[in-house]
Amino acid sequence: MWGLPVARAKGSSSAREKWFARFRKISLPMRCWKRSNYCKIVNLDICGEILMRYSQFFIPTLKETPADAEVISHQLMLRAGMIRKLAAGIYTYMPMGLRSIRKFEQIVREEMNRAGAIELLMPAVQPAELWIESKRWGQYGKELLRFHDRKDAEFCMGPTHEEVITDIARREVKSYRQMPVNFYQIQTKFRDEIRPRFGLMRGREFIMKDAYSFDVDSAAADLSYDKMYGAYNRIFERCGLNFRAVEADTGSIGGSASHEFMVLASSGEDAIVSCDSCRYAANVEKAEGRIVEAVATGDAAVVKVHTPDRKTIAEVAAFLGLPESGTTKTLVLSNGDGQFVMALVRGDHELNELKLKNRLGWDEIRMATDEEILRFTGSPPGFLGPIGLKEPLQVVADYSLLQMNNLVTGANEVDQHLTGVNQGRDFTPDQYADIRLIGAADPCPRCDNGTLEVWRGIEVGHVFKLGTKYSGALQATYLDKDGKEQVIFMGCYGIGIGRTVAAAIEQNHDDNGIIFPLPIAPFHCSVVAINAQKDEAVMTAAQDIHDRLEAAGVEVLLDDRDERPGVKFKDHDLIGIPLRINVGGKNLAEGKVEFKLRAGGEMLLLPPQEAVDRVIVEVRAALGGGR
RNA sequence: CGGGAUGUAGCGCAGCCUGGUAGCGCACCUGCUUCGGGAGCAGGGGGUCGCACGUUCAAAUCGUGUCAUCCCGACCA
Repeated sequence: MWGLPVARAKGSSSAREKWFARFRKISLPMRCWKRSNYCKIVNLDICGEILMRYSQFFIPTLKETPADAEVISHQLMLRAGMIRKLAAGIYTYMPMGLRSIRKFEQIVREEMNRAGAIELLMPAVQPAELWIESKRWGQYGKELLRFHDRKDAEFCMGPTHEEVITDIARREVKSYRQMPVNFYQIQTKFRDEIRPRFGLMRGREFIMKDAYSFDVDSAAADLSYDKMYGAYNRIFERCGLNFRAVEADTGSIGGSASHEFMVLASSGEDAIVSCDSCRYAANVEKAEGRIVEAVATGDAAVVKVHTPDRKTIAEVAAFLGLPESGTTKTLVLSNGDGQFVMALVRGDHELNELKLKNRLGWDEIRMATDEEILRFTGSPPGFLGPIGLKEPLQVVADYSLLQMNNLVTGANEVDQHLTGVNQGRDFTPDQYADIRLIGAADPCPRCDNGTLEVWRGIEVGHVFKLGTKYSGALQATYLDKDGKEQVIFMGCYGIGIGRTVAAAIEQNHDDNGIIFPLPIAPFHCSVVAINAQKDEAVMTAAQDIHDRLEAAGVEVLLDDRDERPGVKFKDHDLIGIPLRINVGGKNLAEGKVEFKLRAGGEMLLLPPQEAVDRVIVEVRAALGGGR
């Protein structure tokens, strides 16, 4: 009940009466409180029960931007009084911020429930044993906040809940008859990020919705995954966000397949590509290169060329009179544990270390040091190539090299390069693989006529097919029809709640402040009473408009403050409530009020009832009619 | 953890180089005027100058250490 954001608790008056009666019984002294205080205390507003007056609410706006806020959403959330920082990466959700958070949570709940998931709530504090059992106690590193209880037992603040939910599953889900099942929670998590930043975008403490599906086999798990994929699309569509679902790397969570849901915003921390022709979209970490046909071997002879002090691709290409795409780039990488590899990509391409790491099955990857490079090649960086190595080194070439002949490579000697190098004749890579970074204008790997575009995105959701990684480690098994023990197939699905609200602001703002998409706005509509202290008719009219809107289930913030009009306008622009009705003396004398969309464009003079109707229409449209 | 920067009133900043009464704007309180895009005038409250140690007759100012915050990098469901 606490979390219900809108007016559906508007229920029958008898139900309401019952509630009030119970309240009176419990705490008599409160009866003499002002109704507004009374309602503030019990959070009744959120059930659409009260008149929300600006003067009685708490919206501490700031005229100036706090110096430590870098990105726009962080600045605006601070200025709009939505959040306040307590410590690095740890924030209080102030009343306005909380309202938006609750709105989004409710959308998530509704769609998760619609997709058949079941809500529960797991502990924030988790015992070390479970993490040791899943082998992540050792893997997780300092990001996992660990501590001891009074008996010196080890615990951590949950950064995620695979272990706990799998523990539940292995105790409670024993039969194929109990599946498929999908549990979710909306809960505060803690990750001790090395560098928290950008306000709610990358906090240490944050609210996340996480869901975990349990299925009898891989095919059934795929169905559960598809359901969540669909639910996620509906969730972000309902919020009115511009987003893409992209193929993604599974990272430390592991598993076989995953998609990230990215809200497009120029400040996004991730780069993603999408095809302009088909539906392919991927994180650049993961984006695939198009498979190409090999060309014939060239007939040029290998010639050693003196290239004094030409170390970079640009310098070598210019010196030889070739385009950068006619050269090759040679890099030496290490797994940090004694293994090394030489990677070859086209001169104008970049290596994607993550793809190479995954290809090699390494846990870590880093560039080799100059000393290590010297050891293997006998040359400092800048003149490296696959021919004439001092010590044997595995060579991985990007597929794009198949389309090249008569290559230019380093000669593994200072100030020397080789031209006319041909694969198969002069050297043979140990393997060809897709290891380069994909970028704008690259051809789509999935369709024939598509070209890739690059976007910046904020990761707000992530879905994984986990397979049996955790269920295997924690022995979460069930009995199938034949009474045989089988390992459960899992999937996990996260949504960053606070981050999504921040991303929505990142995507929807202007110079004056936030422009909330209505479904997650703290209020649907504000009613600004202009100079109401001087003009009782204004206050009465504003109040009446409020009452009519509220009766229709619209969440209204009535600005009854004794402030100058300019101050009120600035505040309302800043806090981003999508709809506004201005009630002023002059217009009112002619039977009109102003109707305005925060997003801009229209400023209509309408009779009060028409303005009210207009607001109701807008709200219904934005909330999708059925609600 | 590596590199860079900053800590002075609730917020934004000056003062520090050249040591000696802690200042400005916004916000806040009182009064009067004002009242359609962050008002004007007058008066007022609020600061262990991040913390510790040191140098000095004297430290916001100089030195050392420490903590915190921010930026870049590495890292990141």
